[in-house]
Amino acid sequence: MILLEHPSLDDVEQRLREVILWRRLAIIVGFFSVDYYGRASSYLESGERLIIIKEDGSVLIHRSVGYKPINWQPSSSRIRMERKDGILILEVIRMKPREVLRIKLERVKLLYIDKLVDTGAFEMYLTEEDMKRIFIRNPELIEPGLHIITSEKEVGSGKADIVARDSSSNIVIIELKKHKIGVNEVLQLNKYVSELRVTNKNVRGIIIGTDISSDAMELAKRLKLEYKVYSLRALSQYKGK
Amino acid sequence: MILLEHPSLDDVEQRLREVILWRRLAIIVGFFSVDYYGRASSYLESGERLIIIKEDGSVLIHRSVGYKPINWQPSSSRIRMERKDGILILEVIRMKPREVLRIKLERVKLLYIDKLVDTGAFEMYLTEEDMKRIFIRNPELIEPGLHIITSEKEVGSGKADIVARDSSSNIVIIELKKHKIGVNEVLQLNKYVSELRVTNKNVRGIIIGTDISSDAMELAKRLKLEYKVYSLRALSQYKGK
DNA sequence: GCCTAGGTCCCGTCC
DNA sequence: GGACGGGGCCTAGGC
Repeated sequence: MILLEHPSLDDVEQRLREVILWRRLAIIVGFFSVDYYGRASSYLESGERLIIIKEDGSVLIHRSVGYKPINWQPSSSRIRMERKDGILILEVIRMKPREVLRIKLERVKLLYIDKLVDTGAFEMYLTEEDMKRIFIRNPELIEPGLHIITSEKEVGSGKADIVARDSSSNIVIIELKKHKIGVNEVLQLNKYVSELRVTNKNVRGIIIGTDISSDAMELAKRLKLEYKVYSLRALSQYKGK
Repeated sequence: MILLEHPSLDDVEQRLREVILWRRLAIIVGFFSVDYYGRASSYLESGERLIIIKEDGSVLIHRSVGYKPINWQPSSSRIRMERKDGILILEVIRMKPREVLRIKLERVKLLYIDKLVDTGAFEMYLTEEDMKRIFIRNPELIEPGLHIITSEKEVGSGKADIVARDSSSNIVIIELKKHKIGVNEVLQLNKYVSELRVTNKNVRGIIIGTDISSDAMELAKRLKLEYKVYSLRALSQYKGK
């Protein structure tokens, strides 16, 4: 663990070479400007901000507000350094797509370098995957008499979440969302259903979500699609079942 | 500027109360676990990570790899603190949607608190907005004889990027993308065009992007929509014109 | 407030 | 490697 206050840029350069070589986490608070070009391009004038260099080469530049970094490069980027006119240039390069982030460090207030000891597991619950599993194991939640045929079935150009057969032997295409249903979700379901209706008029389509907008509701009716709303809270009881 | 190595949790609590009150940036490296529940829920077992608390209440928890925070809360979240069983609990609450992030701090290795002096402007170029401006000012880039009628026109349920009239006085709906065109983008254009074709069969639709997938190309042909590909490099010469 | 669409989205997955 | 869809997406802009 290395902690330096107001280090010289020579020191910073030396330490950061070790960071890159040994894959360490570096936190830098400093005064710098940033150039970015690639899919878009941007220029950030000089000011005090925070740089995070991670072990996998991801680089984040954060200002004092906002969830998102103002500039960044995702993991597996390559970092090069260069001294020039009394400043330290950090160039972070991503190959595909080709993008370059250039940080011109003028002063460093804080340099912290460490290797975090972090073996703790991370688990996320109630994703759309979880929801699907629950509905597949408990098809009566959708409709009595429903039988699941398959999930992630190729339907023409895309994939339907669930394909089932109802008590009258009609094919039922089910699109599942973990959030409020909008017009786009209804159109997505319609894309699958309409392709099948070309050969079989009795194909049903059901869109399932935690809520539905009134536009989406109208559109569903117009396209002869059905919708169903569930509560996350109620469904979460089926977790594991 | 405050910098503490291995501070006691009492110290940390005291300092963080000031951070919240005075709206400062705080960087914490420590050993802790995280609970999250809201739209989904997650649990992160204990380990060493980085916490960033920003002036606007956004909170980011970063592990040693990856572009994205493993847990977070966006801006305008409220932070509460509590001591319990020898640990320091940081509860970060977002109201809409209701979501709670609970950080259980067991040890702190580093606490850095600062107010960044950052007045530098940020400018982004080559956004979709820029592309649109260029095409609107230079409609011949799309097609000779084209006249722009309007941009961001309401078309039924959504907005078309550009509405124009061609040399034969047909309405032309143009959807502009700054990247490769996929099936979804074609469907989006089709949504607008098909609504207008109900009353006017001669409505044309053109999707413009930097590239197009073969599926999207076929779909466009099937739906009687046109596509056009441009290079960012060539177009960026028109910047300002 | 809801809804729509963009993002340097990132990221995983499946072909 | 390309293509497609999810994400606790976040965020900005309209109405």
